[in-house]
Amino acid sequence: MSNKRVTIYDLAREMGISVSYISKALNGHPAVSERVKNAVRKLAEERNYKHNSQAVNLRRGSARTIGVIVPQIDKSFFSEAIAGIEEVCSENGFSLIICQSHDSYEKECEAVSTLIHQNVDCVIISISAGTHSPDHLRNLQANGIEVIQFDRYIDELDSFKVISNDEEVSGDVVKDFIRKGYNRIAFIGGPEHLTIFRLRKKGYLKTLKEAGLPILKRFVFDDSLSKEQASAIAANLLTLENPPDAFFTVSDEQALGVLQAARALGVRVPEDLGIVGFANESFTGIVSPTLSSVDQKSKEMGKRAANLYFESMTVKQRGGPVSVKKDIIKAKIISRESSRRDADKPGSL
Amino acid sequence: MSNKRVTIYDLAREMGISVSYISKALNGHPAVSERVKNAVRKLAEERNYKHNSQAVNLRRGSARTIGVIVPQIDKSFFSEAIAGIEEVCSENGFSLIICQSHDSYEKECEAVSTLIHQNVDCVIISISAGTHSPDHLRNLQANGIEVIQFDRYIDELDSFKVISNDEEVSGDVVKDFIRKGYNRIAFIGGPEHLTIFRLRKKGYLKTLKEAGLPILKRFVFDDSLSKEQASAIAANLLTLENPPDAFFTVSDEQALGVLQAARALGVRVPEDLGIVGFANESFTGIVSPTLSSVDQKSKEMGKRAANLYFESMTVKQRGGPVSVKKDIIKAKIISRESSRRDADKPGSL
DNA sequence: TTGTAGGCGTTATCAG
DNA sequence: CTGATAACGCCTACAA
Repeated sequence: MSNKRVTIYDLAREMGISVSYISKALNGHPAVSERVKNAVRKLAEERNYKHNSQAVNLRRGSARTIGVIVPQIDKSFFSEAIAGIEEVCSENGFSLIICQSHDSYEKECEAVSTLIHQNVDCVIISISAGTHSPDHLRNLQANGIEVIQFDRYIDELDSFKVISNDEEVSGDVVKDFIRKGYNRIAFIGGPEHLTIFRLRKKGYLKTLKEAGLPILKRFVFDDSLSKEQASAIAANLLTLENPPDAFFTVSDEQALGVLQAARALGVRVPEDLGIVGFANESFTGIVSPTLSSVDQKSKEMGKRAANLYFESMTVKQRGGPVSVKKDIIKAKIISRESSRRDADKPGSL
Repeated sequence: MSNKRVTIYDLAREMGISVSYISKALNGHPAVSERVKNAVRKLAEERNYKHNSQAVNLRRGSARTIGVIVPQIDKSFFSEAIAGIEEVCSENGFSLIICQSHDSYEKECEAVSTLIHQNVDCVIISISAGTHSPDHLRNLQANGIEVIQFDRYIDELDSFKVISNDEEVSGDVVKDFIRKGYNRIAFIGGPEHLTIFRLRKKGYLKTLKEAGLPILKRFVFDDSLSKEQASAIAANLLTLENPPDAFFTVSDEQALGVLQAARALGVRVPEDLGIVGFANESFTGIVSPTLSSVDQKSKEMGKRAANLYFESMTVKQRGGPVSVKKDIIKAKIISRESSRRDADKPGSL
């Protein structure tokens, strides 16, 4: 039953040649004749030989593996990013270890530990909402592991970063609202210690100011990432005497929360209330009304992040200097029903 | 910069004691005095020592790891199941390697190969739609790796199985439809080579028959798992002279496809058309109308699957016989708006 | 209580 | 072409 694993020793014994020769044959070493190679491969196949990655990696000193840490894998933004990373990795013969932080700092640290133990060569991470300090990431770097941040990042950490033009596109959202006649625009943000949420808020505030619209403090909320929080905030604001006529949220979950609150109160979307979220999650296209959102090109972000690693490897091997930098991927507003007021044409901006 | 990894040799050299003693201290071996243990641990912490899992696993002959293969991680059914597996694994000090088959047989085989190479102790799998034969899974078993199937399984493979009472609950769905006055019930199924889809269809057919309702061949479709296929089928049937008044689908994606087709044709749901899907995906609760679905208790399925492994390990260690068996978890209809016709009370069945 | 030696499976190096 | 040997980092008999 529980057959012992077949090793190259077994093959060597059976063929009456040495282990090292078997190894070379299996790896296509040029110093081995085709005849022997074929014979060895045939036997390996027959005996169902599988190399032991543990041993290979130990020997090589690298696992040829990239670790990925994201808050949740069941959000399409992240699963698409992972798909992008996976694609580039497999092209380069690397594997992936996927970890979830569930937006908890402790879980994120655990994941970091696991990945160090697993001897990964690189960690691609989107920071959890509960993470305030980058020390655990410095720990990775101290172990010679390349760190690449995407989307949610900590600016002060010296690492590659793949991000959206958050401030700019947030401004675009506000401008789009204004153009459509919305002018009492509320904002529901995320934790301020993460740069992207600061930038999205900055873009919102700046654009309101430039447009000469008043900034109402009671319309601006931070650190309310959950659907429930957003829903509560919306329910609250919508029952004010002078309620907002639009919500810009930094995530689609929040946008959904706002939509549900509006529904519950009988507020019509988009006629009485415009809503735009962030990330272009797959559910935004199937709720009714469909939700407008900022598409961050998640898959491309993932691909870019992984490529950054392989490119920097090549440069390093050549001894060239690696300039740490931010890679900005332009996001784009996907205009759907929830912000389609007035003469706005169907389709995107 | 790229500091070499710290090993127990480094610690040993620095403290002037032997490697094996360091190892014992780090692992809390009883033969080491508390004083030494503390000193070693302190230094390990200071020097940022991290054990190398590759080496440990190679030595131990097991990676203490479970591999998981599912079609897609961004479906809540699977991500919840994974959450359940993760929970049980971490309780037992095991790690997880997650692979996606994207419903392709080739990708599934690749994943199997990777997991063998990684020396996993067990593979928990939900079979891809493209998989017709269990030979690759036999390969796992031949390498001494326990195989546990859940949800989508191949019956002929001798392994643990954690599954729903598919036939029974499918019958319940049909009965529920009938009770509410729907009696021209169409069925959109999956590939017949996967047992669960056969069983769901069987439950549907059997119950129709028992209820004395005619079985209309043009209302029954196999192997149409995608949203698009389901949508096309629904659009087709709904424009017949005598269209169906209900759809039972074996997935929620299909149910969504039907809903969208109905919307496009102006068919009212649930008044003119009832819809019930399968898996209780998270989006079923946020579309309008909300979609009724069969809740398979995905997280519990995951936990049960993982527990099965650890329990069988314990039994095997005691030398006891392991009786291979199916573990059935009762699914439950979650009745939402899409099937709420007549005097049906809100809430579940 | 402490240390020595061997081996987990693989591959690179060097010698025939 | 072919093979012996050391080493990757760690742990465990066994010895002292």
